[in-house]
Amino acid sequence: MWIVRHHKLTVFFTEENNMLQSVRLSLLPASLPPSYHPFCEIFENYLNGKQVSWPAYNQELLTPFQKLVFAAVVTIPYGETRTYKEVASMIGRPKAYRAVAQALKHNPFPLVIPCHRVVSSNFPQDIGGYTPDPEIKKILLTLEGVLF
DNA sequence: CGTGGCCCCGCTG
DNA sequence: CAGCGGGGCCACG
Repeated sequence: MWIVRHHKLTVFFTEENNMLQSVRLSLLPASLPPSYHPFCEIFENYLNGKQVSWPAYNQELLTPFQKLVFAAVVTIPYGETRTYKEVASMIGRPKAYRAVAQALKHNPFPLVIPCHRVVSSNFPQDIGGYTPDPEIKKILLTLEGVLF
């Protein structure tokens, strides 16, 4: 388990075979000291407001539907948002927006798969859901320069 | 504003 | 196989 600290967020990730295995975000500071791994610098750069190229991530545990959804979500440009409905249309299933939300809820690679860029149809009044905390979603969108 | 169909996936019995 | 619960959406009042 590797840890990257930011002034507002802490990122935890695991790596194996030069691939991300999991990513987790927390609003709370880590109780463990920061650690060093080549991927840490990528997360640090992102948290400092830079656009980065993410490492590969392990897709083995993803369902076919999740793979479809995530493949669409990774194409959303930095600093832009799409609605759940728009993502559903991107994968050719315009009525599956609720299922899209379910898939994103279980995103094992937040930041890398930028589910924070997927928002409610009446954004910015309603930002849409996010785990573990919608506040993290706001922090990430602000970091990317999205205006509310 | 709130409410109720509607739709689709994945989990559960 | 049926039922149900979501990080939603839209029409309606």
